[in-house]
Amino acid sequence: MDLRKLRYFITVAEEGHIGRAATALNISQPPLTRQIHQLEDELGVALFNRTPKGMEITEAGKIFLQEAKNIFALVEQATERTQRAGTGQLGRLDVAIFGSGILDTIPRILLSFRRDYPDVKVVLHSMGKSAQIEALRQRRVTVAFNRILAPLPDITSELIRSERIWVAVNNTTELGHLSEIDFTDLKDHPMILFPSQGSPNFKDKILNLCRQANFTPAVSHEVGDAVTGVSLVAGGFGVCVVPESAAALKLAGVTYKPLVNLPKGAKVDLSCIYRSDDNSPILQSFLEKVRQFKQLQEEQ
Amino acid sequence: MDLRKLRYFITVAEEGHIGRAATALNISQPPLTRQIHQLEDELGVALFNRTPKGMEITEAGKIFLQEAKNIFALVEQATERTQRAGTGQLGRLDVAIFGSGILDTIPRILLSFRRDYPDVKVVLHSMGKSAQIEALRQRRVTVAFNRILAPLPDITSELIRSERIWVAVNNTTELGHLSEIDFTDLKDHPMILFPSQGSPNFKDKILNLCRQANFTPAVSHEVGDAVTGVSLVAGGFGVCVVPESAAALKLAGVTYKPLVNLPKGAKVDLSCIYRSDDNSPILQSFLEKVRQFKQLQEEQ
DNA sequence: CAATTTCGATACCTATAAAGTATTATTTAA
DNA sequence: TTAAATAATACTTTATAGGTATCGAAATTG
Repeated sequence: MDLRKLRYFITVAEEGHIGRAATALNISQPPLTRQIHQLEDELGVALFNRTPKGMEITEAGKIFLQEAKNIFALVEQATERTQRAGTGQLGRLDVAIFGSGILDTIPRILLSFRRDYPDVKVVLHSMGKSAQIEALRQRRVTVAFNRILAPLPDITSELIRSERIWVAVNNTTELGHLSEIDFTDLKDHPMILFPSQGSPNFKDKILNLCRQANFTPAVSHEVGDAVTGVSLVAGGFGVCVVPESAAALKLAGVTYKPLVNLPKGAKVDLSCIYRSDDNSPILQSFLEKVRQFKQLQEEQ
Repeated sequence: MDLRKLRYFITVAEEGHIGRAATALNISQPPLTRQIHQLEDELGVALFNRTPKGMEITEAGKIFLQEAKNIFALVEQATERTQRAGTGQLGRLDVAIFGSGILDTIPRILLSFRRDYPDVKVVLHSMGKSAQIEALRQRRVTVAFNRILAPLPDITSELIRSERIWVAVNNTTELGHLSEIDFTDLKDHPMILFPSQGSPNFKDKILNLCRQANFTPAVSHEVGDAVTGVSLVAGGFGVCVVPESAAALKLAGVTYKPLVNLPKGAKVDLSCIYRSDDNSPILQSFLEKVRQFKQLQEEQ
């Protein structure tokens, strides 16, 4: 079987005439006769009845004509889809997520990506930082989002946004009435830190800032993620230092306040990471969207 | 594009290695390298990344792999379906029907055909005798059923069954109590004849039999078909001479009686007709079933 | 760190098969 | 009976797939 034979067959079937079909195909008549015979031999079925008027298609030929057209449609589709996949418009993107980024930034990036690349299937995987690295290396995911990163040779990291640090406080405490809070005042309040796992992490960053501000926080709890931390604030277990974007998480009894008197340059980064040697078109398309998003953030 | 290239591509993708793929395909490595390059050029997309370990498929390659496998599945299906169509197991059979045959014989033949050839789509068309001939010639139908036929050069007729002639009578008349009826006795009863159209037809046949039996029937109505004729019998409008198989049509107040004293050899044939030059496999399969049915009838 | 191995790519030649030219056999229409 | 039109066949040319030998680059190994 051969696509050439199929194409020839379709033309002969539609012309009902070897000679006219040969003209339409820009070849001479004898090779066309031969190709059709070969096709019939291969299938073991007569596709045409030869008459002095031309080629009259048989019942089996009618069936094969349908099928042949289907095959060509599929070949066309294969070409087209592959080309779209080659420019990152079609395929699948596995994204690893973790931390408070999912509260605000990541959904906005994903939304903008899906609007421009609707045929890319985006699959989200929640996992910790070290699991992200492993998943990237094993190619189970293509891109991951995280906050505090140690540099690695085979993984490239790209900064998405650098956020100010806020604090979540319970409305019923004295802090609930202030419009902004002095960082050093936090030393008098039980503090909830997160995440407990992975290093270096956001918890370590906060502890470092406290050290720089010359106080030791009264750590009441260490929890796995921002959502749990803020929930504890709602329950009155203390204050919780969070990235600004975590303020998107609304809980009854909790308000978020800006911090002042932080050691200068105290910001928390959200980055996306990917394999340095990965130049797959979907990743490139995605990174382009990420950079667009970053640009937009900086303009504000 | 070429099915050979697709086959080669699938093997390389699955082996992840040009050399091993070449071995698996029973060709040497260089032509395989070339074919893959040609495929990539044709698509304008890189399907593999070349590494010192072998061929690593790209995202676009993954899409193309799926599509290529689909194409092969379809090619296989095309072959298989065409071969089945070549032996009359797949396709479409357009059947023209008319007359009382549809009451008993034709449904039984169609049922037996559909049991053995479930993938042949049988389409029924009701039409008169001359329309059947035209439809056969124009190839709108492949086979037709009818009763009384003038021989035609391009149409072959095959006898299916030769039936005795019965008469439908109303139970409330004096004839309703007899177990059999003398043909000549019918001269005293209003007679309903059918069909009114087409010649020669069943009506002409009955009139001829009357002439042979030396009487002229009192024709009360001429109707289009057996169903209408027997309905009139139920309404008390007279008697109606019918082929034996019409007795399958049960109507309240009507019973069917055998006729005696008919001119000898007075039978009515049901035949199927088809184009003499049609040797399509589905028709052959169908005729085979028809002959099987005839055999069965004769054995009884 | 050099030697060796293991990849895919390239250059060049051979063999296969597709396409072209000329002609034939057959059937229908004039 | 001839003429025209059809698909089929015989033979030649051309295109292309396949084979052998070799190369260049990268990774592994002693």
